[in-house]
Amino acid sequence: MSQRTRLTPEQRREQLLDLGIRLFAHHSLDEMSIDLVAREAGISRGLLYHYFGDKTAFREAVVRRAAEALVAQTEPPATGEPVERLLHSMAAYVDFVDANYEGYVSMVRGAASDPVLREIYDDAFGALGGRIFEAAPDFVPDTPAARLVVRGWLAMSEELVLSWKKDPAGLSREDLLGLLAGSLPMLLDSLET
Amino acid sequence: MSQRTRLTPEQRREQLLDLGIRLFAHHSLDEMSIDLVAREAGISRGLLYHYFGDKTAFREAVVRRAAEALVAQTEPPATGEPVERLLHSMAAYVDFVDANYEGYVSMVRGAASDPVLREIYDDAFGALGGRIFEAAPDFVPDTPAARLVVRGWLAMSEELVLSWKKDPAGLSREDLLGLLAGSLPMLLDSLET
DNA sequence: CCAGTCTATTGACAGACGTTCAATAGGCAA
DNA sequence: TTGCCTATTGAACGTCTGTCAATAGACTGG
Repeated sequence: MSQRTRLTPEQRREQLLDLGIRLFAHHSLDEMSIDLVAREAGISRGLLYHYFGDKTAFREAVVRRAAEALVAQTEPPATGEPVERLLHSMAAYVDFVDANYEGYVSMVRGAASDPVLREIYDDAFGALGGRIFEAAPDFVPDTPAARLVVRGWLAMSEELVLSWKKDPAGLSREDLLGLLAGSLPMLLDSLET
Repeated sequence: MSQRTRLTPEQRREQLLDLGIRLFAHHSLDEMSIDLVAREAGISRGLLYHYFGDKTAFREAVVRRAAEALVAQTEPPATGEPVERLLHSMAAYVDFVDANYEGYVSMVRGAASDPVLREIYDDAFGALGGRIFEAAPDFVPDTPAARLVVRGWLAMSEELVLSWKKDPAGLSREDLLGLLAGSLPMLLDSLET
């Protein structure tokens, strides 16, 4: 049972992080105990501590990797109309959640409990929101109030996509995208009055 | 140290639930261990198990009580214009979060992790959303799509209020309320097109 | 082919927390 | 005061996190 396999630190780290991401699909963060991960990876508990320090650090590394994947995959195209680029980015977001539903839910749920995970999650969404201001500096004034509204809009978008995934409520993917992309300008407009 | 005080089951239950609510203000759900609650209440761990079965059941009881308080305090007035009543209810919500900020955050964060807590939280927000349809049956058609939008709007409202509480971003309480109450009709309108 | 060295990896151990249950003691009735 | 009912306790067990000295793969120079 204890057939030792010796890998380079890089390989081992990769293996464990990949495993963590995969376990996200079927286990919540709380269920992802050191015991489970070690057993699943075929290594001793001690090795996980050797590489990541403690349980929360391992979680952080896994969540950070998932968050980076989200940000990377929702990168809007470099050219095009602002509205068009926003629509593209939102479509990528919807597809990301659609493809990684269970894992995404685990990330969101887990991020809520731990402050450090929360920060990683916030940074990721901050990056998503920040693009809005970079992409359309003429239309969207970069004020604290606008930042606040974008934050709220992102929270709504997440809730809508997750709820839509569970029950589409008669809305097509395009309906949903139109709703998401259309609501942001409306919200920002209502701020000016 | 172990001066036993014998209470009636009702008194003891009340005491422990009240304590749980109070501990919410300074401890996350994870930090609220059986040990901590028992120590704080001046009782043995066993007694908590006697009354609530296990840790999750105690959490559920505390969160349920907090959720009930939220629903009760945001009850809209029975009479008045629909928009007026919505505004009243939202004002009560903002004030509730404002007054119980730490506890509210603990509830939201905790609800994310545990499925049962999630359900309690969802039911509470379902009740909040349900009022929208009861209050204005003429304006708001009760369709699955509209329910979905209200859900998203509630998520945005929560995020906006919590973020606003941390940093008002130059918005007054009235600005915020206007933004919240104004955005719902806009969102529902954009659904019809 | 063979030491010798480096370090990836392990297993045993301590502490914290959740949970169970038989024993204990507070208060009411007779 | 006596005796019963039951609210309450504390010890005991299992699981999980975290620590650390001991172990064993794999590469090096001879």
